Amino acid sequence: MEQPEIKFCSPEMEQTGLFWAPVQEEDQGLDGLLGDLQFGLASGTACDLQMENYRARDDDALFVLQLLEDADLDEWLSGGLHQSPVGDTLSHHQMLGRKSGRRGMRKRRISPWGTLVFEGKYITRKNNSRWTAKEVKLLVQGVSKFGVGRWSELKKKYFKTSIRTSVNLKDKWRNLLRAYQENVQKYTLLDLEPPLVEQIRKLAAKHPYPKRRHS
DNA sequence: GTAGGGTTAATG
DNA sequence: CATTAACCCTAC
Repeated sequence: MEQPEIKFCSPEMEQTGLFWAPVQEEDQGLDGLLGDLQFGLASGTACDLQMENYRARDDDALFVLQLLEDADLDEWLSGGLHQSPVGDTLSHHQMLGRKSGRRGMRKRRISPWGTLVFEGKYITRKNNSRWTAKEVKLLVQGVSKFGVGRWSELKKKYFKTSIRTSVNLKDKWRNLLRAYQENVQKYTLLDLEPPLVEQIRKLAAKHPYPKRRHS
């Protein structure tokens, strides 16, 4: 069989089993489901195969959304998790608590052009994939362990299979400080649990960021 | 590899 | 239209 020239996941994602859903405008209409799927979870290996599965399993689409961390993945595979990570970003849009909330779960849109990989090169400009509360929690955990500034180590330890790069982690931490430490924002897009926010503040105090520039 | 300013898609 | 946050650029 011929290998397709256009793929919807990077080699890296293919390896980790995560890929981006090539959402088209038309697809986004149907119950808002496809548009919500920023990630697909590959239980097999080939991306294209996964795309088929993905399209076919409408009802389980939310489960397909489970992603990223090994621990969570394992838990999910054993049937432990039931809440979509999307719920984290949607919780303040009255979508909370809908176990299989297909309808109305749609809120975010990913750029249809944002994920295309052509002959190994990204045509993408940006992914704009939202961080889930879970990921943030993991990041905070990592920072408490490594402190601020050892992002690649943190990546290896806590985000090994995640699409988040060490730079992403660094940027996210900066955003967290802006959102919860300085507290001058008018609103946040993702409301975290107060304890987690508190932890962020403590860590921020413990590890001043931006770092002091010179001796 | 990291810090920090810059860019812009998504959102209020 | 204003702001947030994810991602980019690049000096060091």
